[in-house]
This record gives sequence, C-alpha cells and structure tokens, in this order.
Amino acid sequence: MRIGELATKAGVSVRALRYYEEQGLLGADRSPSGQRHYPDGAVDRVVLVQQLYAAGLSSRRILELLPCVYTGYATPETLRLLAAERDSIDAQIAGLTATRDRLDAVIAAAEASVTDGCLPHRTAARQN
Amino acid sequence: MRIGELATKAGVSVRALRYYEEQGLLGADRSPSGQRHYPDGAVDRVVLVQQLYAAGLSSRRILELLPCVYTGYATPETLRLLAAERDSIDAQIAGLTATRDRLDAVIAAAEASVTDGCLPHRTAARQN
DNA sequence: CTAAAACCTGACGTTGACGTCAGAGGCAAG
DNA sequence: CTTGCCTCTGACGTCAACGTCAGGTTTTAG
Repeated sequence: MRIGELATKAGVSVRALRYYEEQGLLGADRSPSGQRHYPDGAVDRVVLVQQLYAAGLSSRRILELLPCVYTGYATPETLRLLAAERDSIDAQIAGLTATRDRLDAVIAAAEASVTDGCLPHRTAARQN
Repeated sequence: MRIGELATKAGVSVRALRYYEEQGLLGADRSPSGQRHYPDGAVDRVVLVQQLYAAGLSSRRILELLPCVYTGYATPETLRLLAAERDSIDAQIAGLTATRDRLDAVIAAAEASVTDGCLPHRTAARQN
C-alpha cells in the first residue's frame, strides 16, 4: 500500500506519515523509484501513534514505548515510563470528567433558565 | 491579592495570568501605581480556565463560554457550543480510556515476561 | 534609608506536529 | 504519447500558550 492509501485508511495526512517516518515511528519499504510501501499492519500502527499523541505523549516518548508494545518486552526503566504514562492518562481522565460534569451543570442551569422562560427583559430567545 | 499570590494559589505562572488578562479571560483592578489586584474568587476562575485549556478549548472559545458559566444564562448558540464541547470531552475520555487500557495490557504483558523470567539469552535483566 | 523582592510594559523566543509550497519525477489509462 | 493524479525531497510557515529578557518602578523588610 502506498502513502496516500495509508493516510486515508488511518485518517491522517500524508504529511503526518512522512513526519512519523522522520521521527522513527514508522518504517517503510521503498520501491526502486523511491516510493514508500507499507504493509497492512501499518494502519493499526498509525492509529496507535495517533492515540498516544492524543494522550499527550511526545514523539520521543512514543519512540521509546512503541517497541515494547509490539514485542511485549520492556526494561525496568521502560516499564516505569509505561506506568507513568498510564497514570498520567488516568489523571487526565479524572480531570476531564470533572470538567465535563462542570459543563453539564452549566448546561442544565442554562437550559433551565431558557425552559422556565426566566429570561428577563433582555434579548428574547427567538428574536431576530 | 496581587498577581504573585494569585499565581501561587492557582498553580500557574505570573506570565500566564497576564496572558489571560490579554485574552479577556481575567479582569483585574489596578492600584494607583498600576499593580493588579484580584478578589479571592479569581483563584477558582483561573483554575477553571486551566481546566478548559486542558480540555482542549482555545482562548477564544473559553471567552465565549465563561460568562454563562457565571451567569447561568446562555443563548441558544452558546448552548450549542457548550454541548459540543461537552461531547468533545466525552469523546476524549473515551479515547483516553481505550489508550489506557491498551497500555495496561502492554504493562501486564511486559511484567509477565519479566516475572516469568522468560527473557531469552539476550541482555539479562540484572546484567551491568 | 536602603536593598531585596515583587511588579510593570513591551517585545522577541520557544516548541511540537504538522501545513503548505516549489520543483521534479513516476505510473496507469486512453 | 500525454494527460492527470500520485509521489518525492527539501524547506519555510503556522499557531497557541506561554517563557524569557530588558529596563524601569513599587513595595516591603530591616
């Protein structure tokens, strides 16, 4: 599979894939003319990389952790990094959950103020 | 309370607070000499701003949503924005949860491979 | 009174994950 | 053959949320 197809299947840009290769996160076979060719498994790999980016990991950190994701091996140091990232993600989840609950409360209050028609003599809802 | 104290209490930098003011997210009284003075409630406000940043909202979006957080009022449009951000946060939580579970699986596998002593004749764990 | 610490206003620097553009090939279809 | 799309390698641009530095004023501790 060539780079455009992989990009489409993984939901990222072609530029991103070249960037991942530059960072050592994604290898590629080359055709004689220099075009990149990827195996099917590359799709999952790219998706995983995206997930880790979304969790706030840097390219460097992902580079450290990716091998043991695929091999199942890890040095004690790498194991500590894995645990630390897991804990960081837990913390993010907790924070986001609190923020979401806060927003839910705000939404409930705002909806109530609309539903009850308790808007004062200011801009009426349906005006315009 | 002056800016340094607020920064300490809210856990952010002085620079960040000036930036928030620049973005319209945080007002401040000024002493005759020009120094900023904040009421106690500013601490919570700053913490909330931080939470929203952590949830991926931009300054502009926070600026749109902050008023109705404090007033309880929202236009239908603002209400849609609120709901959209809430949903976005839900999606982030779901993604992060999946990523965390994936990392947990990797950690379990790696720990097992260490505990079971199933490291082959390569770099032994305790060597060096 | 004086020196340290905190504060002020600009204004430029940083960082990461790409976006975008230029110019030059490569490849299947008609 | 050529047309049109895909790909290649540089290399500069972007953007947001600050960091950092310069040069000056204000507040506070002793």
